[in-house]
Amino acid sequence: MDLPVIGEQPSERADAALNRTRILSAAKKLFAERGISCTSMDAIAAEAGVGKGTLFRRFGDRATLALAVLDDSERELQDDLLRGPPPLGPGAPPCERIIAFGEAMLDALELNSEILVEAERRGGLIDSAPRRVHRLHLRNLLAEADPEGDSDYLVDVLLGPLSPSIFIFEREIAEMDLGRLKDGYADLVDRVLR
Amino acid sequence: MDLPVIGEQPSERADAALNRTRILSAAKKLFAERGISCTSMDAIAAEAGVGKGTLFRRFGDRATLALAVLDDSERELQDDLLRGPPPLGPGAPPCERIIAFGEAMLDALELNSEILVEAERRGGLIDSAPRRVHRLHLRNLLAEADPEGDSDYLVDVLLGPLSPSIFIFEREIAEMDLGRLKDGYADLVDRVLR
DNA sequence: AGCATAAGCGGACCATGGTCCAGTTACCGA
DNA sequence: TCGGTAACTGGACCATGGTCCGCTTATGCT
Repeated sequence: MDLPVIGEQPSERADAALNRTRILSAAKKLFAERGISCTSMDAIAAEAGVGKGTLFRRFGDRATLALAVLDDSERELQDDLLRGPPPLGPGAPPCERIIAFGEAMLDALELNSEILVEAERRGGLIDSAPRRVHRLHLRNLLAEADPEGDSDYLVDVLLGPLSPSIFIFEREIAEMDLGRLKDGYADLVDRVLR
Repeated sequence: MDLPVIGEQPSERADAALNRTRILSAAKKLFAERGISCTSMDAIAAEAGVGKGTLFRRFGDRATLALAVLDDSERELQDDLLRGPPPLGPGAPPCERIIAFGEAMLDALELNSEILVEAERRGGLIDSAPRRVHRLHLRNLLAEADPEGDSDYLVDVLLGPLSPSIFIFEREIAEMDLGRLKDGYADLVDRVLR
């Protein structure tokens, strides 16, 4: 099975690599300082000491850059899913792994919701590399837990409450706390797979 | 209970009313002709024979305008929910009404997904007036069907697969047909409320 | 009818995401 | 070491969503 991973090109020119790291740390810094929605692409390019064309050549657009900033934690999550201790990693029954996955995602959202919303805005997130990994992971667990059901459809159902815009709504407008979202998710998985 | 409705102000100057309808029909026409993503706000203002300032004064932003274009069909849906024949309207058991609601929403998405995605993009859709009505409607049915559950959370779960971006993904990228989405939704409701 | 006033109007203006391409430079093979 | 080349760079440029504010006009009151 060939998991898509985010890594870099096989060969990258030294100056290009330097610029990439400069851009990424500039973006991280500015996002942290003033929030992502108050940070223009111009400002990131300036902070990185790089031209705007370079920035867009490397990252394509704002959403992709936002996602790239989260690359580290995404890598870590993916690693835990494949090789970490149960119930997140292999070894636990599928239901429990699904719930653990949901909780891990909710924790990640709690930390990075602003950036993730930005990534979602252009519509690119839903079919991005990390999301495809999540989808595949969940799909396999679902098929294992309930071979009869329409796993491909249920995947989308179970990913819904883990999408940034819904999370933000629940958290900030509906004012539900994180514990309630985790309980709700576990209950949902239980209802769907019982 | 006070349902938010989309209607107009109590008093509206005649010239303003004229401009509003001009803008709405210009938008409808251009959306239909060339698709919403190829229609700039400038173009709509020009087609309506109105200044850009007027357009934005009346509708605030692109997402709101998109939503206003769908006002008619939204009104119709709301009316069916409150006063139409069962199972969409009152009279059927809550489970069936929820499924009927889901199917009606999926039909609406099939017709207007492009416009709805646009409305969603700015993040405004999730807390818009129509969405609040849908949420309230579903919440009441859910509470009736399952007084024990966390209705407020489950509402978001059941609205997820009815959100434009997920619908588009399932329909165009995952290539599921409309019937499959309806079956999946009915099955989901059954699993959650069984 | 005439006036006062608040509402409405429109286009100049701004910020920003994204594109383009002429010039530059790192890399590789000889 | 050196030349060819493909990749990289950066900032001028464009399109477009959205704001602002001085001017216009409908409306209601007398």
